[in-house]
Amino acid sequence: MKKVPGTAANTNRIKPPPSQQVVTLEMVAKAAGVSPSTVSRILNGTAQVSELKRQSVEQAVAELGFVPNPMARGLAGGRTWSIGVITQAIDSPFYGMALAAIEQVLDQAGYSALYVSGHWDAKAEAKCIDVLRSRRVDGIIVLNGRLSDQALRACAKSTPLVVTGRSLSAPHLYTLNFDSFEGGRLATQHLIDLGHRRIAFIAGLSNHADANERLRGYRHALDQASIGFDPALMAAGNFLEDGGLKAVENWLTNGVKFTAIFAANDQMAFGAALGLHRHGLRVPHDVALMGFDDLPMATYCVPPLTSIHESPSELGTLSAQSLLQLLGGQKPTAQVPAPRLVVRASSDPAAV
Amino acid sequence: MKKVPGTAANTNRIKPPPSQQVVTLEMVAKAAGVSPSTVSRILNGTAQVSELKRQSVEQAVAELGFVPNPMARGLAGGRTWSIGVITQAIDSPFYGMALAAIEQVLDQAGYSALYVSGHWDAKAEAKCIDVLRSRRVDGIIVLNGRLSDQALRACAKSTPLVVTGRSLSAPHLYTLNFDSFEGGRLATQHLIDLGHRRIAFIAGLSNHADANERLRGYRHALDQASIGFDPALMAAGNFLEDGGLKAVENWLTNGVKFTAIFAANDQMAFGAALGLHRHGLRVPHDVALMGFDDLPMATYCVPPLTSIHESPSELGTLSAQSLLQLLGGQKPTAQVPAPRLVVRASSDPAAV
DNA sequence: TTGTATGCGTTATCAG
DNA sequence: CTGATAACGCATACAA
Repeated sequence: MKKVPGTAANTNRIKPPPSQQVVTLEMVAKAAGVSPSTVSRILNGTAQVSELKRQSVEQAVAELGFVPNPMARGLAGGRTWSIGVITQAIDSPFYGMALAAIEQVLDQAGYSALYVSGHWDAKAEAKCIDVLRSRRVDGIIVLNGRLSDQALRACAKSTPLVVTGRSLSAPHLYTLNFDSFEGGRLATQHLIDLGHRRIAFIAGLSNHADANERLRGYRHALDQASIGFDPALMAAGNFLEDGGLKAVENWLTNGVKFTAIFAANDQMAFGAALGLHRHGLRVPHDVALMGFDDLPMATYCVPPLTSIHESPSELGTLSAQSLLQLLGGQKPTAQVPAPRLVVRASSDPAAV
Repeated sequence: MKKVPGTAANTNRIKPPPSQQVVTLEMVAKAAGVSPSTVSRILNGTAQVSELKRQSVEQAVAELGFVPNPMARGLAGGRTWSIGVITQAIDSPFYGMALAAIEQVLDQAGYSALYVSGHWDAKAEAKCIDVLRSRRVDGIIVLNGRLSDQALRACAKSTPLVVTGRSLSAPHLYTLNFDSFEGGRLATQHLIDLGHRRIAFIAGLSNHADANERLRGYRHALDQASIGFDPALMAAGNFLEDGGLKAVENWLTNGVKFTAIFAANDQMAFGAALGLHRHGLRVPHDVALMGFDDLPMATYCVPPLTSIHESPSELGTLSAQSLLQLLGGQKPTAQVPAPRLVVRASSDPAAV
């Protein structure tokens, strides 16, 4: 049996739950002695209304405890007042913070957020977009997705879009790009400044734009310091703890030598730390370690992790605000703050 | 100016974005040569329909790419196909996993989830419920909330409710309670079995039911082992890393002696580990450490953390399924699995 | 400035 | 089994 999106044919239910609808706009209108349209206008600020009527309406609204029905609003107004948010993993600490911030901004503007997870998979992500559009969301925020630029442009034609983690421009589309290249460069430079020459790199997902930028930053810094790039010092990662662990395990069992590790995100750095620990190597005395993202946990792990600060909550706030502007017909101008190095004990015993 | 929930009077927008509505049910009906009602019936499985018509309708749906409009469905059917989920912090690793699981179950049943955060505050949580009800959600899942039993019962009268982290029964209400008492007991017993007698305890938020149960389990285990409860060995915590850190700092600067620490959740245990580290104490050689929750990070921190396994994703799955049953007029019967001790290096150097 | 009438896309209640 | 028809609650041209 085929399944139409948004339909649940074989959900077994006995009878619909009792409607909780109580007060309608019409009832408010009657109570306030005005027409429904006037109430609507007042509630939406659609037109000028005499102060007298406004007051009686507001009073009626308060007394009756009127709450507009979003379904009806959506049907009539052609707007659902909901925003789709595509994240790769809602349970990732990094995205969780961004989502919290997004929720906050949207809620304040009267929108609610619909979160869906792409699981780092372009195909799944495309399906997410379908789901969101079937829900008729008014706009979509894509947090570091993997869809092609082309797919995003196409999507923006029918739904305003804010995308993080890349730069491109198109109508109804705004991108918010963190400078991962500079972040990668900063991180590597920091290790070089500390005197390291054999700096291993645990990369992120290879078809992820941010991951490649971080790698580019790493290589650029090496170049600038006239340190040759050694492919043996680079490992493929997956942005998760186990990826970092495996990379280190591999290097150590193969006798690869290094004095520092730069992981393309904190989660992999945590895994790397465990790998080093298992082999009796101490951070930072035997190997300096640094991550990328500056998750809250970076402050609390042992030893605390040096990282590149990237504020997911700020990213979330900015993307939500930008989408709101897009929805309002304005042109967003927000920019993501520049990367910032946060030195902690994992790279420098003298640091906090 | 007063603000009606669900209304955004002063959002400055220029003009509504172009509606993306394309294919309506009516168009499908025409294309298939049947009435709209028949199409609706087929899509919802509301009644028996001749196989012939079914096929032509399904074909028309596929060809036209019809997707039902949830707003219209909601208005007409009195159901929004959305479920509210109240969590304390969407950016918490523990809840993130639960949310991911909930999303998965609900999505499969054609529902979408609306997440809102209560921030560990009963008042904020009450507001969350208001927001969700203003959105006319068909049901609500409350993950370890702080509202009173009474408030929950009242809420359940108008909206089916699934609540985790407590036990009570009422119509349209189902609770899913993890046995925190047994978890606390298991944890403490484990440390006692290891030979510890001076076991410090970092408590959770004091007005949080789970936290108190964990404490009760701790005290019970001590009692059973005839170890007196020493108030000096107990610290108030906040379920966050810094709470654990502060507790340890306090004890150590005050010269309190202990050989093991049991933190009421993993996040506080992480903070505690850092505190011990700062004072040159090694885990587990100088102090054994255990947490509660078994977050993914417990596997990867240094040293890996012994914990009580509680599966947030399973909790999420079960609560979503239970709510679906409630919505279907059935009586949920799901039970949360029993607590399980996971021994790692933080309490036992011989462990993985 | 304000009220009236119509329509948004479905589901549900009727007859047939 | 199937097709009209009436809601659902609100926003918006249009008229006043």
